[in-house]
Amino acid sequence: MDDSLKKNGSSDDAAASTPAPSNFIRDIIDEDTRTGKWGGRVVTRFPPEPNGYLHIGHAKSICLNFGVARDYPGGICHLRFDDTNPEKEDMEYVEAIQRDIRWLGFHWGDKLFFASDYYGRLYQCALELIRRGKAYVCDLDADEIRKTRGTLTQPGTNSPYRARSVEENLDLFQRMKAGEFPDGSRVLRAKIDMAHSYIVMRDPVLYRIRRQSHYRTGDQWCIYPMYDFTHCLSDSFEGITHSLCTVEFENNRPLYDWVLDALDLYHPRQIEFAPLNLNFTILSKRFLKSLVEDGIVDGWDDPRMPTLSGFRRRGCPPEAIRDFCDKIGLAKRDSLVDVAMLESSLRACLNLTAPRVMAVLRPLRVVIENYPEGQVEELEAPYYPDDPPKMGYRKVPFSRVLYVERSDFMEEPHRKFWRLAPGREVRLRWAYFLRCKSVIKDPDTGEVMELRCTYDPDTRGGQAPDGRKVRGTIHWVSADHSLSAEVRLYDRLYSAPNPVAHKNREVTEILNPDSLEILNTARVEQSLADAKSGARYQFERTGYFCVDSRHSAPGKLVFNRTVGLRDSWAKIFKQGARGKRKGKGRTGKGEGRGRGRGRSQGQS
RNA sequence: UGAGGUGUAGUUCAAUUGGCAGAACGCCUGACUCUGGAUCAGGAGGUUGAAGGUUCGAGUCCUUCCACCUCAGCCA
Repeated sequence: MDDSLKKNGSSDDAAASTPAPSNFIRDIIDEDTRTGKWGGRVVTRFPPEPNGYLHIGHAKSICLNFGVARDYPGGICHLRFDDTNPEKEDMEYVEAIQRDIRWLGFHWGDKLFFASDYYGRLYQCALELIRRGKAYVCDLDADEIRKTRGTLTQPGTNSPYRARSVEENLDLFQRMKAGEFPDGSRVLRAKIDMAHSYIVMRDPVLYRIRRQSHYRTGDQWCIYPMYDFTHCLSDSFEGITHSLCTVEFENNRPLYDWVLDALDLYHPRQIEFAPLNLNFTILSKRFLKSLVEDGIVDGWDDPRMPTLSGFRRRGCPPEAIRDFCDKIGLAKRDSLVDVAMLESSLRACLNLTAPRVMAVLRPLRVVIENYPEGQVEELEAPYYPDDPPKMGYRKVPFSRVLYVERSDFMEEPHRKFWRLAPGREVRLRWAYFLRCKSVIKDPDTGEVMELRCTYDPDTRGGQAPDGRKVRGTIHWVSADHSLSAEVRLYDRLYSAPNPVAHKNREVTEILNPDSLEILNTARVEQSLADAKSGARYQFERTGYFCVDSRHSAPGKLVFNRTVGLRDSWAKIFKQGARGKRKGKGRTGKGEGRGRGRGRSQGQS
């Protein structure tokens, strides 16, 4: 199957991908390449802080940075862990992040860096800044610094320690490093301008004292550099050409530039782009972390999580994530991407790569009265009906008692319902025509318990010799020969289209109570007995599923629904219900269009 | 209300830099079909945030206004 995957352009390695579409950042790089601004080099970096798992928003940045490196001659993308806050960072995250980037299909070769490896150089830079009279040790506490910083409309006031001599600053800073002062008692600040219109330029803190063991440097340091100081210098050390970050750092760019210029160092260009927002989801490490810690989800890799590990466990191919990131484009304006776009990429990829099998999610027992008791036929079914040789065939046992999908039967069928109903004939996929003769119900509840049917022996293979047609084809499994399985259906985690717009406290109130539905009585065809962990299938007519990597085991299969198939019947059904409610026969042609009918999200 | 940024179809992005406003997703219709899938064909959908101005011609240039986003952590 590997060869055919490649033939379809499907791959887990991004190197095989076609170049991403152009955007304003690539335009800039094109221009730089043309003018030789960076001596022909293109060096980007992806700089995560190891304080949580990567999510789909990071994928956008990864695809951008690694994609640029891939698409330009000699391009390189570094992976750098921006680990300057010992309180939040952990090796677990470092490993998870690397795993996720590799899974996404990108490689950093030997270009793996840690800001914590630069602590020594960073310290030397700080010393140099002091020597140049551009930084000072400030004894104000955090509260006092805040109070003297001014506001958006009012300038701040100078720290009383701003005028310290270079010698005194040098001495104090060295003693800060030596651990002579308690946590929080002093900081190193850049000496810029307390009246600057960019608040970040009002003598920003460069170093703080924190007696906190760091996951990589242990207790070697008790002073830690801040982001604004660390990031630009790390970029500079590594010879980055284009430092791509999200727009919330636009206000920090003057500081990025100031630090590098103050030290006369190699100076990459920072360019900002808008972060990804997805409707019905929250992309914020803090929120995702709280979902994990509060036990609202099963962990960082819960298939409902928008984390890369969540998508992986849910069965999303990395190629689909990359395709999505290419399709959403890149710009600076705020945006809220419809998850339908992600689903579209998912289906497009899975359609070409997932073998088809049959599984009945909510079984309804069918007894074929005219099929001989004890008889079993092995019917041949292609894994990939559009191009059978591509994936070959498997045998599917057929017998007197089957299960079909409950939703494929309606006792009083809707006008446009094509499937099974009393007296109706349908085709059983890859098998025979089947006609419903009678319905057996629970005498107490009235629930449909079983269908009594007949089959037409002349229709084996799915064609009638007399040429008669059936409208519907439904999937099925043999009762005795199918396997029981657990199927997990996932839906969006939030019921609001833009959960980010809600106040923090309210967010738990807009959780979708139906985000996980577990079906314990599903039946799947025999051929799935040896399905491997993570393997992806299309359950015909239902959707794409994968074998859960955590809970599935031989003899106890668990499947995750990755994404459903497009379901035009569901639309018809929903429209019918709506029309009825409004007292109109149906939704006419021109009518309802203006209301934005069928839009997958509300406004605001 | 300071500074910075952003406004183009329902959504996300294009528009060869002043020359017929397009694509993808979504939606609708039809064809085909042993998946109501896939595929194919077609369609609807725009006062380019607004108003002025320059120009033969403006999404693009100028002026004014409006809306939204970001910034007042010893987080990143």
